Amino acid sequence: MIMTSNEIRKAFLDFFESKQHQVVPSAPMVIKNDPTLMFTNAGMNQFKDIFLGNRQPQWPRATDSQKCLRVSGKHNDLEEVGHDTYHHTMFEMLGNWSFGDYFKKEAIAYGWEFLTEVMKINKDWLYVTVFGGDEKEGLEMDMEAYNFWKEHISEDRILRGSKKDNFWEMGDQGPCGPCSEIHVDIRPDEEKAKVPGKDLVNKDNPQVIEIWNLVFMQFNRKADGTLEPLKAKHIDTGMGFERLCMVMQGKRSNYDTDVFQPLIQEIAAKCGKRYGDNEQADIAMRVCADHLRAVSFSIADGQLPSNVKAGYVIRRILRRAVRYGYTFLGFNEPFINTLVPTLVAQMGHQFPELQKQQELIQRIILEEEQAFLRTLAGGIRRFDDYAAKCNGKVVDGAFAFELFDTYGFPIDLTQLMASEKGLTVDMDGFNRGLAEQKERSRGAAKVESDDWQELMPGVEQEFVGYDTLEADVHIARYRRVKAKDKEFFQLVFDRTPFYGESGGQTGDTGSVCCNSVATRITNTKKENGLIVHIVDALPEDLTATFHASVDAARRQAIGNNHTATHLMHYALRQVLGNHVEQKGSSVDDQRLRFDFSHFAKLSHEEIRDVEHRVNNMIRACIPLEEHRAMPIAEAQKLGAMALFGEKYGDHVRVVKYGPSVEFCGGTHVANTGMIGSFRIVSEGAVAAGMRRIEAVTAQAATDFADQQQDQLAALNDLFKGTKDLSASIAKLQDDNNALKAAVEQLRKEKAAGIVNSLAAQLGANPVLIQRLDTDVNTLKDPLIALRNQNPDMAVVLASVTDNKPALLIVLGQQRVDAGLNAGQMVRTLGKEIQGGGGGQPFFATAGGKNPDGIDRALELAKQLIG
RNA sequence: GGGGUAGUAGCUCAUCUGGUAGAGCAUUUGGUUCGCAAUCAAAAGGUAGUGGGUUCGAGUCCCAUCUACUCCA
Repeated sequence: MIMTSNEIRKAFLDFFESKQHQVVPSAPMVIKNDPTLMFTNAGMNQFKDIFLGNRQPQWPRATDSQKCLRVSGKHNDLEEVGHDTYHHTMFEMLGNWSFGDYFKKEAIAYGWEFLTEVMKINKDWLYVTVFGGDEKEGLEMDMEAYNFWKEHISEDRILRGSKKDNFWEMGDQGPCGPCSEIHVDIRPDEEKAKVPGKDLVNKDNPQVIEIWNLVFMQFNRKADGTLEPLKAKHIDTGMGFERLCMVMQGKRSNYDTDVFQPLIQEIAAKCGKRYGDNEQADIAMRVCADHLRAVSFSIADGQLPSNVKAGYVIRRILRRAVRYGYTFLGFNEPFINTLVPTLVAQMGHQFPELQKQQELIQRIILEEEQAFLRTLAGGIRRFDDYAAKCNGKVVDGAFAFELFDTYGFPIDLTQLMASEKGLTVDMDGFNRGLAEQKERSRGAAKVESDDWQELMPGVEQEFVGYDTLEADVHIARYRRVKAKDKEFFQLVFDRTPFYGESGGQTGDTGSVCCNSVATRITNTKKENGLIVHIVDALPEDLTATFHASVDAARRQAIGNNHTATHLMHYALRQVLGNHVEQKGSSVDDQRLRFDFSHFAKLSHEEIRDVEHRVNNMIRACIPLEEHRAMPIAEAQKLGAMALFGEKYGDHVRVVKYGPSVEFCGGTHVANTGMIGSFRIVSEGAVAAGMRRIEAVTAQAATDFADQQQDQLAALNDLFKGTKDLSASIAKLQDDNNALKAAVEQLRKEKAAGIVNSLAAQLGANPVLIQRLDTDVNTLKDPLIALRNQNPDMAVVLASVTDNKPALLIVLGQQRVDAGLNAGQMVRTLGKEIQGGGGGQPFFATAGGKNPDGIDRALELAKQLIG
């Protein structure tokens, strides 16, 4: 009886629950307040602040299945996914965790028991590795782990690994430690007989693979690279769910399991190819199936494709799928989006966020596919232009890079199109361009931070800012941070009234004061659960007691905007319907910005309706009802809506104003009446199915209204006594246009008149040299027309306007053919008026400073034309 | 965060090194009648994103700014 993937996941969680582990839900795949990470790339991410010691764990043991996204790193390169059978961008990581509770002995025993007793994997297929020590680090082999493994498995199956494979670090700094991997050999028996599995461990053999990594966190890596032992030792394990499914379902590829097959079969049906017939098509199908998952889950967690940061990663993943589909499966039109229903049918029950947002996900993917197909079409056009002009056999690397860098045209498509025309691409040149660009970016993005200096070790930070804006505080730790040419310091206090930027609300500013010397807090951020205060310089006495005070007026303005955001969210759902969900929000002291799911532009009436509802709730003076720590189920009963892409504990803070109930950690006003007034400033689209509103409150709303009123008053002043301002303006515009046209007409007629009189004189003598009292520059057009009728003419005109002399020369074609050059001539004449000029051989102008030179210039012209 | 590209008629785009702003489609009017994007002729349509600067002259060069696209981190 083969277990399904859903049964396997359940068996894992049940097993660890039976070992007193708390089962916790997967955290969102998109990470919000960690500057070093954009996506969850390992099961441990959601527990990072526990490992860093910033937060106390709620339970000593936990287990989960975490959705992860990896697009780069030592074993993952986006460009490789799909080519083999066991790498993915998005995958699930099964994990069990001990926070200062059990350590190596139990971790090893549990792992072994689950794989051999519950999953009943043949023990002869399994190998384990332990850290073999590293001289440079001064670390010895992990004998502890070795000895615990000896109790379960024969010693010839315990292999020693290098620092690269068996010492785990989450970054340049922070908790780390040796790890122990479990590998499984799923080759057929004949092959096992030929080459023993232990020779293939960690050798990139697709049939002898790591499925579980047990990390023993026991060190802290400092900024200078040295290691210090951790007081509390932790267990962090991660098992690749898709790989486990492959082993359990007797497959040779993760993509052959029931996790991927429904998608792959759907793709195969849509493109009319069979999976397994052709290696390149197979790769393309795997790429599409994998990337669809990654993109859909990201959108469900609130991360849309965009051209910056995390959104850009998502865009790249989606485009890679489109590219493979386009090149190898023959999809010339959007198709990835049509796979969404299959994915939802398959995983929607395990991940309800997918199901609920299916329509949004599908529309956004569709729009993104269309955009990329346009980009491709542009690139193809550009390439064809180039290929038509190019007479060599090699496509210039710089051109290929320009196509890629500036126009987003993938290099592999350039190569493909080149080969179709019998050309090759200079890849060295391309790679040089790419390397230069990477170097530039890396240099610009460098941030260095020193180690935290601990002044009060072990103190856990307390946020008191909901109740007070002032508090006596002590510095618990601090560090220096260097980014580009700027240097600043980060302070962490034992307690703080400052709100750290999170949940879309901007950080507080203010000061900390000691002995009447104030240190300015320029910003407050939240990093890994810590509230970090930014200062330009350290106070003198770091161990003193400081009086911290938040800028109160600014905090009030922020609170106004944040509370108004909640009221508006409620009003939007009333006016537009319950499909409206928050997709992003940004609140500071100036304004509020709110993104939400909705499929049409808001009408003027709808915007008004929302404004009125919010203002009514403001006038109703509804007091804040706040619950600091309410069990999540109870909060949901109150009507609070969980947002996709947010991580919640089992106790949440609930902010309620009458019918508006939200989970929220932000700071709010005590009573809606304090907001005063509310105005929507703009409404627009962000992406398919998503709208953005910007609004202002309180004084800013009054200022906004004042400004508009002042403008209107000024206009009414200008149109004294008009009944209908817009009609008056429309009339004025019409009149103005008519007058402009009339003036232009007159100007043309006048010019034509002058030119006509010139034309009459030309009849007698084709050479005309004279001074006019009209600006000669306005005669350009009619003169050129005249020239076309008089091939033998030579006209030199001069004028003075605003005391500035100007010259103009027009030569008929015969004169030009005879060797006269108006451009050169006008330069020569220009000297007489202390000026310069130029033009074409038949028409040239010059300007100058000395009006008295005009006569000499005209005299000279007579000589030159002869 | 850093780099590149683009912004010209309602739409898609030309305008080589600064020198008379143009084409196709769409629109309007008139002609023709050949059945699904019919065809001929004509007209209308532009502050060249915005703001400065250089120049006799700027769509074109320089600076700033906004917007979009795109690559890297």
